[in-house]
Amino acid sequence: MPAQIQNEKYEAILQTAHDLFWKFGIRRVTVEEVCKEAGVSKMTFYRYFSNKNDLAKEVIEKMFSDMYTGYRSLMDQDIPFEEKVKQQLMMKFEGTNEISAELVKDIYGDPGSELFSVWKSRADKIVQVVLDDYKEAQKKGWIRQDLNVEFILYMSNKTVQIASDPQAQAMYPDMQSLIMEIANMFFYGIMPRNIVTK
Amino acid sequence: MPAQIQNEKYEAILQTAHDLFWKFGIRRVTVEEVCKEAGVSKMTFYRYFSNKNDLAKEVIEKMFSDMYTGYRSLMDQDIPFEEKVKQQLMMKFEGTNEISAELVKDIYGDPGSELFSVWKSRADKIVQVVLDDYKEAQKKGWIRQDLNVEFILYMSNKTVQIASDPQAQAMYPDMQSLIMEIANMFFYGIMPRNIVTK
DNA sequence: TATAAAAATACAAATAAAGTAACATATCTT
DNA sequence: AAGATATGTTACTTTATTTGTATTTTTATA
Repeated sequence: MPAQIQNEKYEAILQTAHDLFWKFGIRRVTVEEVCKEAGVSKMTFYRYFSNKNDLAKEVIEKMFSDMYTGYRSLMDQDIPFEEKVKQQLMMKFEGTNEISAELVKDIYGDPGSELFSVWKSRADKIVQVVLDDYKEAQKKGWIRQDLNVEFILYMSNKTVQIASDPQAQAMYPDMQSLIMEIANMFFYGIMPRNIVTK
Repeated sequence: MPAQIQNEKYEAILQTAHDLFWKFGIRRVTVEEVCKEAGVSKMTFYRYFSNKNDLAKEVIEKMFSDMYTGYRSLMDQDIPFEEKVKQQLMMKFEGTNEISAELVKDIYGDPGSELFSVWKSRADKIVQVVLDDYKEAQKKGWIRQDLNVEFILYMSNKTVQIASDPQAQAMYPDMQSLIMEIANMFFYGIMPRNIVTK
């Protein structure tokens, strides 16, 4: 049994599905389309996946798993906490980590579905991990003690959204300046560095 | 008969369809979806359009008509030709004018269709107008006499594509610098200004 | 309150997508 | 090269979605 080729086809399907689902959501993409794009026959598809839902589930799980791996390897580095948060922000800005709006729409459109609960459980797990890391960092004095950690995460997401708001973009000559401004705001607030709130 | 409301619904359908077709192409978008998004019942839809194809046709025609209007009003301004070309380039860079890849895929996927011929005839017409304008400008000495005008238009399009190539982007600290470099290259080539080719 | 436009509902007809079966071909292993 | 296994092709049935229309109800307005 040629194990490599098996993997190749399987991976091709997964990758193609990821790209298409990313752009168009799940609903608008057909199994045949995925097969064509991946250069795989329909029979081969059904040998690896029992249906589109199954495929979507694996795509989602791989996505979260990759996301988690990336996060973990960043956090395990021996660099200052602030540097880690900065890099996370930057990764989000660059869209590498961003989650597809169309995919989310499809999944949140049917809260009773299996996909919804898979998505939710994986997402919740990551949030939990991040929360724990941040609480730990807070204990160690790497971030302000008087801040609600949940709120920090919330603001971190908002912050990224602002970067894609045309109104905000209009205020800066280029994207880079806007991103810098947002990041600085997120880290240091609006107060000059030498004034310390009690 | 409240003529304004008629127009409102009609315009809403057209605008919604434009946005959806832009994002997903025509194939992936259903009439019901357009109706829902536009806040219009299916019956109302069929009062204004006979089917999805008809809708797509009107969307495309409006798009080209708007494009032409924008181009015309730019060219009719009393500013140097170089300035006009610069502004056109910039508009393209900013994506205002850019044509949707998904839409083009759907339309060019079926060269026998009515939509294809509508698209082609409108596109050809615009190209013809632009060509004429450039030839006129060449006669008046606003651009180099020894250049093939068709080739200038071709390069103008290529030029815009380069701005979205990650490999090119990697060579510059930000988008703005890249765009400036491309624009300068397009206008003046690589030679220093005081050296004139015979 | 009479009237016209639009919405809601329900549905038959058409089209598209999903999924399967039988057989053909390519590719790897030994 | 032989046999096994993965993949492809074609054709087909079933299921789901979309289209387009007819009928009734609601809404706005003049």
